[in-house]
Amino acid sequence: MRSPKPLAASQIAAEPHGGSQAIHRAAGLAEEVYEAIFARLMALKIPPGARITVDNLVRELAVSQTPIREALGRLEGEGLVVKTHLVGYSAAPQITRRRFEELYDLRLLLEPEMAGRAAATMTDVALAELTAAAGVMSRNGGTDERARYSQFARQDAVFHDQILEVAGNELIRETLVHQHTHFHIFRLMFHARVTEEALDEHAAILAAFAARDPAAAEQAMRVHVERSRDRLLPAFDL
Amino acid sequence: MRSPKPLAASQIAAEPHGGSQAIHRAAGLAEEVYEAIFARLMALKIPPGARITVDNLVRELAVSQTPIREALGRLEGEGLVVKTHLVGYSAAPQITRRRFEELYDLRLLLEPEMAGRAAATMTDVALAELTAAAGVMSRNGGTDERARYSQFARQDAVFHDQILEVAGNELIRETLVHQHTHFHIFRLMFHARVTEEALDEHAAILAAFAARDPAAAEQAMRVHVERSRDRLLPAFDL
DNA sequence: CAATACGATATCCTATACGATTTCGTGCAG
DNA sequence: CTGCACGAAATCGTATAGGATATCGTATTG
Repeated sequence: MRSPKPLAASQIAAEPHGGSQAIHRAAGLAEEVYEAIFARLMALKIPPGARITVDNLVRELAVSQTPIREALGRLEGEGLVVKTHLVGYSAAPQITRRRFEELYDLRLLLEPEMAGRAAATMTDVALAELTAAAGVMSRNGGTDERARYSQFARQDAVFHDQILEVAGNELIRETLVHQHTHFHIFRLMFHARVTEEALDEHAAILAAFAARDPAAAEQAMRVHVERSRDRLLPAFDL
Repeated sequence: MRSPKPLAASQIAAEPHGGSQAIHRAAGLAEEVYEAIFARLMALKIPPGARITVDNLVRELAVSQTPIREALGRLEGEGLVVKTHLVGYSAAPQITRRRFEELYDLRLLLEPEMAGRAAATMTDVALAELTAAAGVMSRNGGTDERARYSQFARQDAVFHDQILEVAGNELIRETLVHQHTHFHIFRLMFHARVTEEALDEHAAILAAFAARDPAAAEQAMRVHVERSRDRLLPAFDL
């Protein structure tokens, strides 16, 4: 968990260049390899549980084994890949239902409280940025379902992350961002449908911020997280 | 010359449970390198911010560069070491005061709630184990200060971890354990004095568990964490 | 037909060599 | 005496080779 983490959920649509190079030695080769693998995981190009061979990555990325191993080790430390001795690396398995519930339990313990604090310390400029982020979400009616969801996933992550930033606790913010990367993969697997409800709930949170009402913000966030959980829970019954 | 020289048992300096040579083939060399470096960090044999050269590790552990790089990458993913391009690895810097306060903020949001849940679901056997762990802490009056603190640090970690285990949320448990590794290094740096207060506070938590009183357990844990914070805060004024 | 044994392939794991870059010590000039 | 420049040492980054092990397909036998 590194400090300058600029919310990495932005690599979702990274698919265009299908080439096998374009990796230049700008700031460390291992860094780029890491991001390349990370993007593949986030985009489900490597589905959960799938094997990850270093030879394939050597061919695809046109770099030697060493930086690839280093990047894989780092991903292992973050829990996104697992390694079994004499077998190799593979993407982390799909999240279990129990884990899912534990994650929402954690979110419910932290995010409403953080939303309440954010409401107390909200500045006008921060509120404007937050409203802008939420606004982008609502005005994309014509695009197709796939792109629409991708758009929502990014903006939803930004929305929650900005609230945590205003709340002021970087450690909690990093913790939730880290968990979000795991969660994102799960959500993508089931093509969770984005309903208008989520947008309405975001609007309710914004209203509480605008009123500088910590209690209302806390309650609105709690309702939002709980409903988000309930919207996704049926995915486990498939 | 393919003799896999066993890692020197130097990493078990603080661990009295040295179980001789272990299963090399089962776990992999990188695993052992990881644990060796981890132990060095926990024991402050590598102080915060110090450089970590792979050549030194090659000589000390008698293994090649590759498994060392892999282990360092994993440690980087966990945030215990940092890497700067074309400079190398170094131990993570000392925790800042702000980070310290954020950590206790997080603990206060989670641990009292978890203690309350634990009190509700506490079994007799779990309570006995917990009491045993707390009991070990109090009966070591004759030893020297250094060993006494080392003993306390281990048992305190076990105490809190067992409570989280009873509470039932593995994700929260893992999160706090992970943060504890960072915190442990800080606490060790300042030879934080272990007062009898901490033991009394643990006893109060146990009493609430014995009475199966969630509200009392939550309150006792809150008091304990807050006082722990206040005991350590003066270290930043040095 | 099913189950097991065997062998070929793929992959991991380790070791070593070489180039690129930073860092640090030393000497010289101001 | 201090600051700067230059060069040597140290270290990282990369690449390649070879040994060890698991996996998978095929053939053989009950």
